[in-house]
Amino acid sequence: MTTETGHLARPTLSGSLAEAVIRMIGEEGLVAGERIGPQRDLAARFGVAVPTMREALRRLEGLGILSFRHGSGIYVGENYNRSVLPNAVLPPADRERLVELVQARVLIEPAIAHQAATVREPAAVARLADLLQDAHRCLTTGEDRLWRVNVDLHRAIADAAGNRIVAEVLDVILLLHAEDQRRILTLHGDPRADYEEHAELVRLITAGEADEVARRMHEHLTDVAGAIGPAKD
Amino acid sequence: MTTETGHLARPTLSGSLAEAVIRMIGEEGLVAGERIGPQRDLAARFGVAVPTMREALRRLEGLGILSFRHGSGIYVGENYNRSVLPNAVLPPADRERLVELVQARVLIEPAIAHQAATVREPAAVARLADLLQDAHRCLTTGEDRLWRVNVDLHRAIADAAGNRIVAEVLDVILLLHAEDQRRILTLHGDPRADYEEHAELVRLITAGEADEVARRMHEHLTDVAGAIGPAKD
DNA sequence: CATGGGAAGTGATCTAATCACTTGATCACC
DNA sequence: GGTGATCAAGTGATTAGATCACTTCCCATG
Repeated sequence: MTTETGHLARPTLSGSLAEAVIRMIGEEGLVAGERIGPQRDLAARFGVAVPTMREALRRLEGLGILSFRHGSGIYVGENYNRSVLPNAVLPPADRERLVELVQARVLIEPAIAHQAATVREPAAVARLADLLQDAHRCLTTGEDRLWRVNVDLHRAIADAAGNRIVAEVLDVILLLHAEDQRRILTLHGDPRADYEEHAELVRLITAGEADEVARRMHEHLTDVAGAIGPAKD
Repeated sequence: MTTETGHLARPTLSGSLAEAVIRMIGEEGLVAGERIGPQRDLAARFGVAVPTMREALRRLEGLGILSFRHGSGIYVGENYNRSVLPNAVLPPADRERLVELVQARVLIEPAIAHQAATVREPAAVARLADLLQDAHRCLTTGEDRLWRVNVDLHRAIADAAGNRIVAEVLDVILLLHAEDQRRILTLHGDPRADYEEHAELVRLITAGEADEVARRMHEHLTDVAGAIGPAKD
C-alpha cells in the first residue's frame, strides 16, 4: 500500500542519461518542435555508446517528451515540461472504462467552468468566441471538424481557468481513447443542442456567472452520461 | 484541425514492438510485479535484435509500465493499464507551479469528496477509518509517517468515489513534485487541525453528506492555498 | 526558373561479445 | 542438522563498429 515509489528512482545509466538530456534541453532553452543534437554527438558528449544513448532517448520518446524522425533528427516533443501525461499504449477500452471517462468529465468540468468564469483568462476567453463561431460554421456546412472544434472549446474553457495542471488533466481525459469517445458521443449527441449549450456556457463564462455555468456544464455533460451510462450494451 | 497528434502514432518498429509487448502482457494475464520473459527470448520471439527490443522495453519503462532489475529480470510496473500518468522527468518546479498544483487540488477535490459521499465504495470507506486511526497514532507518537498517511487518506477519498480515472488524476497530482509539496504543506500546516478536519471529512462521507463534505473539503484546502498562495517569496 | 540527381547528414537496425548483478543451489563447516 | 560461504547459471547493461534507410538540400541540367 504505502510503499509505492512511483517509479521515480533512476539509479541506472539510462535513467540518469534521460535526466541529463532533460537538463540539457532546459539549459539550451529548446522548446517543442526544435531539434536536439544528433544521437552520435549526444552519445559522445555524455561518454556512452550509441545504443545506450538511444535507450535513454527512447524512454523520453515514450513519454512524448521527444520525437524521432528517421533521417531528419530528434526533436523536443509536446510533453516537455508537461506534468500530466496520457498512457499512450493503453489496452483497448471496455464500455465500463468509457463510462468512467465520461463520468470523470461530469465530476471535473463543472468545477473547471466555475473557475473559468471567475478567472476569465483573456486569451482563452477570446478563443472561446472564435471556436463558437467556428462551430457554427461547421454546423451549417456539415463539416467533420465539428467534433474537434467542440473538444477544443472544452479545452479552451479549461485554459480560461488559468491553471496549467487543470488544463493538462482535462487534456489527458479528452485524449484518452479519443476515437472511442468520439464515436460514443457523436452517436448519442445532438449537434444542434450541443451548439446551443456551448453558446450558453461561453456567454455565462464571459459574464462571470460562475455558479450558473457550473450548473449548466453539469447538465450539459450529464445528458450524455445518462444516455450512455445505463445502457448495458 | 489544430495539429496536435498527441504522439499516438507508432509507425516505427520500436513503437509497434512496445504495442506488441503490451498485448502480450494482456494475453498472458500478467499483473504488476510479475516478470516478463528474458530480453533475449523476447527479441527472438519478435524477430528483432536485442538492442532493438531493449529500446522498445525502455520506452515502456519511461511510462512506468515496465521495471528493469539488473540481473533479475524485467517486470510489469504499476502503471500498466493506468490511464493518467505523471511526468517522471519533470524539470524542478518554481513556486508558481507549486501554487497551481495546490489550486488544482482546491478545484478538484471538493467535487471528488462530493462524489465519494454519494457513492461510498465500501472497501475505500473502510480504509478511511483505518487511515484516520493510523493518523491519530502518528500524531500522538510524532511519527514521520503522518504525511504519507494523510496523503493516503485523500487518495482513499478518491477511491471511495468509485471512478478509476478520477482516482488516477488525484494520484498524479499528489505525486507531482511530491517532496516540494510535502515541504510546503508541512511548513504551513497544523497537524492537529488537519487531523480534526480529516476526521470530520470522513464522518461526513460515511454519513453521505455530499454537499457539506464538498464545502468542508474546499475550506480544508483553501486554508493551505491561502497561506502559501499570496506570499511572493 | 523548374526539376532531377546525388551527396551529406542522420536515424534504424543488426551482430556478437563482454561485463555486472541477482538468484539459488551446493557444499563445507560448525 | 542447521548455518553460512561459495560458485555457477541466468539475466540485464554496455560496448563497438558496420550497414541500411530516410530526409534534406545543394547543384547541375534542361
